[in-house]
Amino acid sequence: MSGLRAQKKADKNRRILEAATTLFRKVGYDSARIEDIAEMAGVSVGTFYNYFKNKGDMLMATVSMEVEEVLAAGDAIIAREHEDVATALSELIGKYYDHSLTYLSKEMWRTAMSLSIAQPETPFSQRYTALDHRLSKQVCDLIRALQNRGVVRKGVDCDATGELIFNNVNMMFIEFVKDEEMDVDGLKASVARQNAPLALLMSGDAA
Amino acid sequence: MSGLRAQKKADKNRRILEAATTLFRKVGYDSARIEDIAEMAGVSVGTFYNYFKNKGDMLMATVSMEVEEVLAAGDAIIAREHEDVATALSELIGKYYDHSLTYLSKEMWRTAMSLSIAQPETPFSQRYTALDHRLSKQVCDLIRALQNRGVVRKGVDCDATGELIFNNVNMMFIEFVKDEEMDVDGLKASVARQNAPLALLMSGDAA
DNA sequence: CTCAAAAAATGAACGCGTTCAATATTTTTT
DNA sequence: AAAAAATATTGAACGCGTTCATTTTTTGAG
Repeated sequence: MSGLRAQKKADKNRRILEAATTLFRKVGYDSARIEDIAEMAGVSVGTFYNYFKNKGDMLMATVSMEVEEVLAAGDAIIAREHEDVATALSELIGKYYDHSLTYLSKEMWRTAMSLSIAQPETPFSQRYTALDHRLSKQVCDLIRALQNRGVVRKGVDCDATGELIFNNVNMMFIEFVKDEEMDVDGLKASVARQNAPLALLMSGDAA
Repeated sequence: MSGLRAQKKADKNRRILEAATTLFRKVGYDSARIEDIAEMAGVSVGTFYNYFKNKGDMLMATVSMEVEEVLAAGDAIIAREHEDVATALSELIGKYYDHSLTYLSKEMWRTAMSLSIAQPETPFSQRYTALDHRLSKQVCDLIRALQNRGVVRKGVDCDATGELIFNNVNMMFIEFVKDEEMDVDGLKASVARQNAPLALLMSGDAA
């Protein structure tokens, strides 16, 4: 008979999460006040804090969902064959960028990144950083796969180049979310240009 | 006789700035309350806001000083001759990193970066971004200089590779300031490893 | 020197995220 | 079913950055 409590708990959790995401979408993260979220969910402010450690933690659920999905899509891309390095990179990176605004707005990304830098010791930041590392590793994996298939020259340090490329991808994404004018296509074009020389130089034989 | 007002103004400006940097160093940025800064400077809270737009703006003076100095040092490095690409990059990047904690603590850097991402439309963020771009351009300039001297292979897109390398430098610096354990030497070693393959591939002839 | 206008200083008040002691509800024990 | 223990809810209060109406100081004209 302890069902009642668990039932109510799950229900409130869902209602709060729903209210928060709705409000974040409608008025943006900063303007969505805890008081408003609590009211929309039909609970008090105090109760909100029983369910979530703080406002920022509400973002992590969303960020996490976003990145998990893109990681899965990335694995599928790595499994396929690729003509050349530049194309393979564009495909993987393009998937990252295309997917990025599915659940999160630029403002929400900015908030998440900002929090993760400002308070590195928090669980929020640590989870965010872990997701970043998995993405970085995925780029390394792609390059290693290309090397095994002879698309990338032997002797090239896959992890070193993978990290280099991913850090550029990530930094450019920061520029992207900082600039409301910039669109995904412009972002992809810039990164492709930045990758081009390295992609060419690390290609096996040809060129 | 309007000297008195200007005199007092300059004096207060200096006193507030001094108090702020002293407190930032002593207790950290977050724990340094405006009230404390004002009190230490011998003015009221309201007066603080007459002299500085907000707390974050106090950081920009420091960040700016930091980056201006490192840019000047960077120009001197570019002017010199270099054996090979990897060494030249290590020297410039090493200078960036070595200098980075002269005026700012890791916590202050985190705050500055965090602010610049969270509120891109503010003057603070825009000034920060402009400094970043000048650093990026300097790395491009180094590579172009190396190309003109025959150290870098002809045909390599200097701006593309420069941006790629700088964005990695910058992203790794974020990792560095997020991790209180990490030291400058470890940071330099990681970046050198990440740069190595590209540096080798873009080298003229030899290898 | 006087006084009105301009400039600067002030601190109480506000907004919002977060905390916590008091209260209410559910579960367990008897 | 009543009492005790465990758990959850609540909203007033707090901290701190920021604002703004009011007061004080400085200035230059008469």
